[in-house]
Amino acid sequence: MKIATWNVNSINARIPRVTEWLSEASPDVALLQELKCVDEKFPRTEIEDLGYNIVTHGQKSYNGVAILSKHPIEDVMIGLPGDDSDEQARYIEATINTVRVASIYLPNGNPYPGEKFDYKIGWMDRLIERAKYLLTLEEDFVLAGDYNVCPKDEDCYDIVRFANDALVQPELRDRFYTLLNLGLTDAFRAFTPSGRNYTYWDYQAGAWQKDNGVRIDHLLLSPTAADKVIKCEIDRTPRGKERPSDHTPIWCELSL
DNA sequence: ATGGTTGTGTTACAA
Repeated sequence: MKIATWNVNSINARIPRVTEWLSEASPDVALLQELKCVDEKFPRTEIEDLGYNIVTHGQKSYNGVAILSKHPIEDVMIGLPGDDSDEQARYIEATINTVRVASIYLPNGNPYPGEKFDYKIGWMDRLIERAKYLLTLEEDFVLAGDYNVCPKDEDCYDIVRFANDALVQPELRDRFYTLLNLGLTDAFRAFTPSGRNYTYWDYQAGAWQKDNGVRIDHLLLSPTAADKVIKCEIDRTPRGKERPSDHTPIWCELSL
């Protein structure tokens, strides 16, 4: 089962890119972030016509996450537990073919330091608690999306330039490592242990052409899911097209 | 060079 994640930076602006990618890459499950629209404005029919079931957790103008699946989508959970006052649409979870999947859009956290950074820290602590709970079930799960975290310096094209950016701060890296130490596997690093392999390039200053990117989109696998993963790759193709998202998809294949 | 771009949705804010 092929599971992909992609921050599309507006599903309505990106629908030509998304439909061509779904047709060509043909993931069983696609986890999308930054829909930037309410559920009623999600372009359902264009995607349903390609054979996908859809669940969305939208929000006007900002954030928004979705799960697309060629297989039935069961037991949908909207929102990350742990803060009833949090109204930002950044988390949706469901079961597909016995695999629990989550589409995650972690807060960006800039400027650092500040309230937005503190919100990001709190959000990540809640994600850690959710991961701990899911681990007690001892089932396959994949927590995938835009983590807005560079785990190591090599995941950033210019660490000096990013010294004061929220993406690389040690408080966040520590929490990312906490997820790994709980037993989760960074699927990409399981197959590509080191190297500069990015998933996001700024629209500005020719970042894509110069490969000035960061690796911030991740697929974290439960122990039993990690036993089944046979491939994980970044698909750079969509980033090079006309009117692209600033992120590109990353996917893994589970042998169920 | 304290720059540059894209999106939402109105001209500011987020990324």
